[in-house]
Amino acid sequence: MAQAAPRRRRDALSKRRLRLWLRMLRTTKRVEGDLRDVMRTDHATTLPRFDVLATLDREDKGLKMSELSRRLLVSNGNVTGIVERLVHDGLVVRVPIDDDKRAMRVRLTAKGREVFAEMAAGHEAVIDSLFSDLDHETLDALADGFGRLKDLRRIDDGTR
Amino acid sequence: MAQAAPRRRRDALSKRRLRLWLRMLRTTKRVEGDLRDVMRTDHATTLPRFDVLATLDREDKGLKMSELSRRLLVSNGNVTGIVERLVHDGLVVRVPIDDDKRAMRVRLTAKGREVFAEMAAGHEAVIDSLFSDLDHETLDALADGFGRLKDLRRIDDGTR
DNA sequence: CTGAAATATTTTAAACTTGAAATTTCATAC
DNA sequence: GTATGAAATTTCAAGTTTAAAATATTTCAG
Repeated sequence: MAQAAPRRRRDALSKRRLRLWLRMLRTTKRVEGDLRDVMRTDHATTLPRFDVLATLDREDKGLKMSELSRRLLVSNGNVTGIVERLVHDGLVVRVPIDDDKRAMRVRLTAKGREVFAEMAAGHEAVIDSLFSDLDHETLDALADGFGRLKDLRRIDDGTR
Repeated sequence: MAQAAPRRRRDALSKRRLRLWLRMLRTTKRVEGDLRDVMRTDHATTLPRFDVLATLDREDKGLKMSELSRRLLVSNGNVTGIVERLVHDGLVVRVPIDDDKRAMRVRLTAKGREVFAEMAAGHEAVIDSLFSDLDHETLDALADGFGRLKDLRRIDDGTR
């Protein structure tokens, strides 16, 4: 029968996990910080706005509010506000759905697609630069590591 | 002379980096979500408050506001508000510094240490559970991968 | 000493974020 | 048909977050 690891060893593993999580959190925050800077400085916008546009850019037919919030892992109310502002800026429109009067479909406008393309270039440049030292093996190793995190596969967003 | 990779190949690498970043971001958000849930449900507090307490718990002599915000990778003004609420709750105190009338040192109170210890147990349990499938090699691989990200070593916070 | 630059912090306005409650519409069991 | 619960969204209050401006203090060149 498989014996549980000795207490000592288990605590050490626990500590390592915690330390890794902190490192992951800091790393993520730093990348986000750099992205935020570019968005503000070069594109006069914010990261949350960019995230919404990026999600919509992959969907010609648009997305329902609830699909948006699910994919972005943010609350419904949150999306309401951001989309409101994007509508105000003319980057996005809300289209009523015939079958369901409760729901709305949010879609990029032509201007929205245009503006997003520029932002995306800036965004990609930042990521490209920050990740430039990661070769294919390292990328694989990281993706694989993330894949082993528990429970995180609970919700499948349908992304390839 | 080393030849640059062909355009095709470079674009593919770019795409993989982007995809990995998105995955990393989503993973981080999900872990944060689970942590937030525990903090709210079991400890009637928030993640930012926990983060501040956790940072202070490692420093018996306390930290200056600026040190706190630097370590947490958040703005100064942000820390002001959170510390305010923690002071109000009696978990933290602000001690004037003799040499420098501009600065304040923030320190946990006895109650703060006590309360934090409970929170930390809940926090550790979540991480332990989510990361339970990661063995030492995977932990190494991830830590190594994060270490290869550019520019992220700019600021050294002195943490081992 | 004096003033300019640097440092530590707070304040402010705007935006973002959450979780819960409220609203409206849909689906369906009876 | 009707109620009853589920679903989609908005509203709301509280809190978090940022970036920039304001304040106060320190440092240091001259």
